[in-house]
Amino acid sequence: MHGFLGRHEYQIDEKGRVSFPSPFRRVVSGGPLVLLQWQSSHLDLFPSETWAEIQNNLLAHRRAQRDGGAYVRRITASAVEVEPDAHGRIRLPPWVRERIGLADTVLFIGALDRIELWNPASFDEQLAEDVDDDGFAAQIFG
Amino acid sequence: MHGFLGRHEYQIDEKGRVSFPSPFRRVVSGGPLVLLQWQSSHLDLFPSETWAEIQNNLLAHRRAQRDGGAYVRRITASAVEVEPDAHGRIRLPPWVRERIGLADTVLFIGALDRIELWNPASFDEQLAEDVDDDGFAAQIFG
DNA sequence: TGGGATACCGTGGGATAAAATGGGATGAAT
DNA sequence: ATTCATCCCATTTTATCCCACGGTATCCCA
Repeated sequence: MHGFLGRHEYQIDEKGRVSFPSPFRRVVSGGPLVLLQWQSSHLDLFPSETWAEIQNNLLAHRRAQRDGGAYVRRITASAVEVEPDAHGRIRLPPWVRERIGLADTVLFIGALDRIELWNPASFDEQLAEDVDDDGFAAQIFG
Repeated sequence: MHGFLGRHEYQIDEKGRVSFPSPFRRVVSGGPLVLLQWQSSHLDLFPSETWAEIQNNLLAHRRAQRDGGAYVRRITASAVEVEPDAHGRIRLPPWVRERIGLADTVLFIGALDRIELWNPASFDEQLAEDVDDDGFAAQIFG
């Protein structure tokens, strides 16, 4: 399987429903996803396989750090499990829309092993910023 | 297998479809390809085997760099999976044509482990520029 | 070596299926 | 009783599939 790729913008309806991008639907095919926020700019949506790994990292962190529990509960408290319905739509809870300032559209960004949810305007601002990638590009793409 | 070689120019029809060069078709034989832009001059089309390696490089980069995610999402957001249909055609999304200023033709350039997509005019301009390869040529060709 | 037949390739267009979005009805929880 | 979520059905747009045609190169046979 190739990872999640591409940029997909969809409408949020009055009930808080939004189409889950059909290319992504084919990849996850049936399993529940975990939606949470760990970066202020956007939210992350993890498929089961990725989430299993991250959950292990969280558990390891709580064991290793003196007060690792504080960070873990900060993350998990705001996490929610979502699953596409029969028409391939998911429901975004109200707090999600508030956190990243969503109005009536949301932008899905495929990021290989996860899916990011952005406010379209915020994403474009972020794209406009220069990133110093020249050293890495050659290393990554050969 | 010999890598992708040669120069192939094709028409883009009203539906955004373009024939995938038949010599390349025989090489990839059935698998999906990943189309993305990481250089401003052109796009790259990677077969599964090459993409698997690049995807690993991207994941490693995200883990290693403090904000590696920014570069990764910049790349993956502009990526799309394509697959030749029964007649060996692929569909180029509108943003692809806008990015490199494609009108009604596109130029496929075989580049060993990947395929490059160019605006024919841009490619010829790029060929006209002098490149200082004298040191490497002898080293490469013996 | 020349000529004809055949398969493949590039291109176009219509039909069919899927996706995106909207709205109502049912049932559970507060 | 009222709110909220889930289920079900409907409609428009978009993408995918399928068939069709002309040109070109290849193959085969004389």
